[in-house]
Amino acid sequence: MRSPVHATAEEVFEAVNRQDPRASRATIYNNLRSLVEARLVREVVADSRAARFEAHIEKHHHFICDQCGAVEDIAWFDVPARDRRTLGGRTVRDCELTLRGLCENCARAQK
Amino acid sequence: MRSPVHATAEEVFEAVNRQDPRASRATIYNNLRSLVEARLVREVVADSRAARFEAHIEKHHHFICDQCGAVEDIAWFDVPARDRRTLGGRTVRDCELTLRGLCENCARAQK
DNA sequence: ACCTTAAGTTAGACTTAATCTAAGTTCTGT
DNA sequence: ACAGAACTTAGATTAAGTCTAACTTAAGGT
Repeated sequence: MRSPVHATAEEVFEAVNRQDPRASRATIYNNLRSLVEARLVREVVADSRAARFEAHIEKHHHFICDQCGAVEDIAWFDVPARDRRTLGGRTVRDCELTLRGLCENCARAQK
Repeated sequence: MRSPVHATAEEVFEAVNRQDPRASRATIYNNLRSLVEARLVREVVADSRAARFEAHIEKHHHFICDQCGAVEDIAWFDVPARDRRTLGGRTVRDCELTLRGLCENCARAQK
């Protein structure tokens, strides 16, 4: 549950089938959805191509590398509640910070 | 530039073709990419199915409705720089807050 | 003006992520 | 052991985005 893995559905599919090559994509997607509903897994919206999932459900933020797409966890820190006032009739369930830029590897390679 | 529109590429394609029905998808995608590179348009990663684009480049945050998928702008407020210390060798380009929950309409409908 | 090259655009094929479907399998309660 | 519910499967389908090769337009040089 603390693992910093952010796997795509396809990666989960491959990992499951490596052990028992009979799982269908539908099962992977169904179970990922159930796990998300049960709050045992969170969906991370990191890019607009593929969904990513993490079992790490403790509160934290994310850093996403522009170049290699890596998703990294950033230790949780509270974001001020100031915005709550400007939210009108909305019901806020989650408030997450997403940092974007270059990860350590890509930043180094750029120099 | 201040319009709160968050259009998918497909919506841009349709809007362009409504006026002159000869534009190809490739052109829409090429030009959206150029506009993003030129910082005249920003890509909003709101869900993991389709990319959304906005011409509103002034700093602001986003609220995304879990139910209807609507993307709404939230007035900018600074997020504390505290995290900067925990970022190791990363280069941070952007730091955006994403609020999720129910928009005014969906929250009302739920009651 | 005319030619050449570069840049941009087109239609449609292709790729990839995700969902849907209909048939088959497993589980549960009696 | 049986009926019905719940789950899973393979593969078709859909949707977003990318790629390609031919075509069009723009720009520069002579």
